Amino acid sequence: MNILAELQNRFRASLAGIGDDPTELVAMVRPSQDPKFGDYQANFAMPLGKRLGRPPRDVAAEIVAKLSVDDFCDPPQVEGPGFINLRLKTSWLAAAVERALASDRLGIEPAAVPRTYVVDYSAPNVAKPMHVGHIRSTVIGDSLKRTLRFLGHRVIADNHIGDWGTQFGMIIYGYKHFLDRAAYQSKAVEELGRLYRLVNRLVGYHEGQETLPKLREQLSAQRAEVAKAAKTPPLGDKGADKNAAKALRRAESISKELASSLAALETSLAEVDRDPALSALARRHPEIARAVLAETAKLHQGDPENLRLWREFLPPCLADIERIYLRLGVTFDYTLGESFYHDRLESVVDDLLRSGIARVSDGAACVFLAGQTTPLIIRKQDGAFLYGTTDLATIEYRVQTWSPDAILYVVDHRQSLHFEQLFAAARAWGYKDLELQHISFGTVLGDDGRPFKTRSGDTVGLGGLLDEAVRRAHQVVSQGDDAKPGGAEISPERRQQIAEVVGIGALKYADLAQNRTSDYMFSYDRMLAMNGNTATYMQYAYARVLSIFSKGEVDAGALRASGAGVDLAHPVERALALSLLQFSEALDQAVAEYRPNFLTAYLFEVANRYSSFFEQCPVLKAPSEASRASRLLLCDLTARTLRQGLELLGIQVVDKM
RNA sequence: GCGCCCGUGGCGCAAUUGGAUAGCGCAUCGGUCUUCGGAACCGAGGGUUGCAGGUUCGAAUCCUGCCGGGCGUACCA
Repeated sequence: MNILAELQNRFRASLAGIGDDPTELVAMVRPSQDPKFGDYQANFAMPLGKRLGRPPRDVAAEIVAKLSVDDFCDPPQVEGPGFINLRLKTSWLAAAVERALASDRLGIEPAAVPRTYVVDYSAPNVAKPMHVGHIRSTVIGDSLKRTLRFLGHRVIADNHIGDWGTQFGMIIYGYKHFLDRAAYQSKAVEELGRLYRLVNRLVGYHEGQETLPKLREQLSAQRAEVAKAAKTPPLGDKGADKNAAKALRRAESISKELASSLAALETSLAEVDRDPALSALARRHPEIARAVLAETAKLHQGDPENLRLWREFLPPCLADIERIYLRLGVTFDYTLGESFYHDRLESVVDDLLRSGIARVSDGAACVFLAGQTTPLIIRKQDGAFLYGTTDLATIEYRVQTWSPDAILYVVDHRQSLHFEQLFAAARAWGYKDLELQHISFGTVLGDDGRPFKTRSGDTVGLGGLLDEAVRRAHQVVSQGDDAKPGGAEISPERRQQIAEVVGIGALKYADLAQNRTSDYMFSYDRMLAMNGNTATYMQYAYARVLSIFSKGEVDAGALRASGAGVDLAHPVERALALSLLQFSEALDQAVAEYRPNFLTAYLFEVANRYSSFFEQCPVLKAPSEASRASRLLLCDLTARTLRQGLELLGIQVVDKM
């Protein structure tokens, strides 16, 4: 059951006739922050008293008098300005633990009104290897999928891969001009990746050549402005001088920015110039940017040769990505990429134009939206469609196919403007009852606070990232095992398996534990720390619980069936029990805001309270047979809660580590 | 220029969306080992929540203005 929800129901009844909107008031019932205020508290008496023009404590007393909770709470206390503090009866808590133990869902009821969700996450570009930027979308989306599904909702996990864009034009162009056939035959994906990078680089080189003089011009103009501003003597007027100083600072910072991007461009151009082979290629392919677009356009128009190549490239690329998912334990129900929607795009544009939602401006079909300075463009001047077009077609398809109540897009925050526009356009198009959510998240940063890159400045491949996490986890596991008092007890093969679980778990947990909206500073050392809020600590706590059962030769199932009861005599037993019973609340919270870090915070609390309990309450050597059984039952529920919670994060446990 | 997001002990992050004395982990210092896994537990120090106003019983949270940072900004995705 959900204790908080039950309390809110009781308060709702006692508020009848007093407030005008009990829902709003009832939302002010919540777990207490400090145990001395009880287990839960209601905070609505103060605003309500204000509204009614009565002393809040009187209002609180009146509501308490009408409140019926004596079946599971001690008498409520009114304290301070009008807080209503509630403390659960310990005997009731014990009985609730027994009920949770008997349930294969740990006492968590499925949602009363199941909804249908489409969760759109991961979405890599098929033509490029997955990199560090894909972690967050993949891991957060997968966790949301698991959690919503556990709560009884219908969830469609759809990987909207990029399999139809300019990247394929690049690969096709590369294939036609630069292919190393032997390499392609032995390692197709690697060779395609090389071709992509090569073509991308050549395109960038020529574009850079074009922008270089412009950039230089801009920089010198900006520097002149700075010099002029710096020379202007103060006027003596305080306000004017302040503004002048501000303008100077701004000009300087723009100038600095221009200088650094110019330097970066010059470096990358010089790299090509210094490499004779590369610069020869660049000279031989001056029109490469246009040619790449032409290859893409031919593909989209159904050119047999390009279509054949696309069909040839796709399977090995997908297989490569699939290997990563397999390792991460991430699955999808559908993988409907951009190409899937290709033949629907034209009718989307026609429909929007016909209904007047879109109009042609500067030759492009645009949806102009209230309060937006830029339109959502759905067809370019040259007739090509954009990802906004595909996204609209995708919404249409998803609604037709699954009639979802909500679509969640787990995509980084830089695309927030795009989604704002997309959602507004979709609503204008008629999708008004559909919940459209951009589940945005911040950038993965390195130790230096800059976007996470390798030392040489390349993006970090996801495969290599996983290898490194597992390698480090292996060290941690081996050291721990070697240091055991009775000597090492885990075989080399098993160590490797455990390292995989610990390494991948650490990687996922570190990401999920953070509020997704902020940037995330990546650190192997932090995420594999043995204590603190990490997967490793949680997995360790789990393994410790299990070791009690094996040491005591206790079978958890038999114990549950034995009819033994739970008794919460010690304060830490009670605290642990309360936490265990709040699993349902943590899940509701995580889902309400699509934020897995509420779940990690909850699991960390459980693990901490278990550790305190473990320290202070001997289990196998408990003072009595009844106490031993009761404590074992608490251990059992702790282990199952940790395992279930971690599973909803997509993290596995091991029984020894 | 405009728009969105952010600023919390030395570092990395929380804070149930306006609730009681702002929490946690690293790091620092000090305790607890003949006891179920010490990869643990208990405790201490460390804060004017970027700055200045305002709103009210109450503000890290809401409003205004500054300061500092990130991202985005018509035909890439």
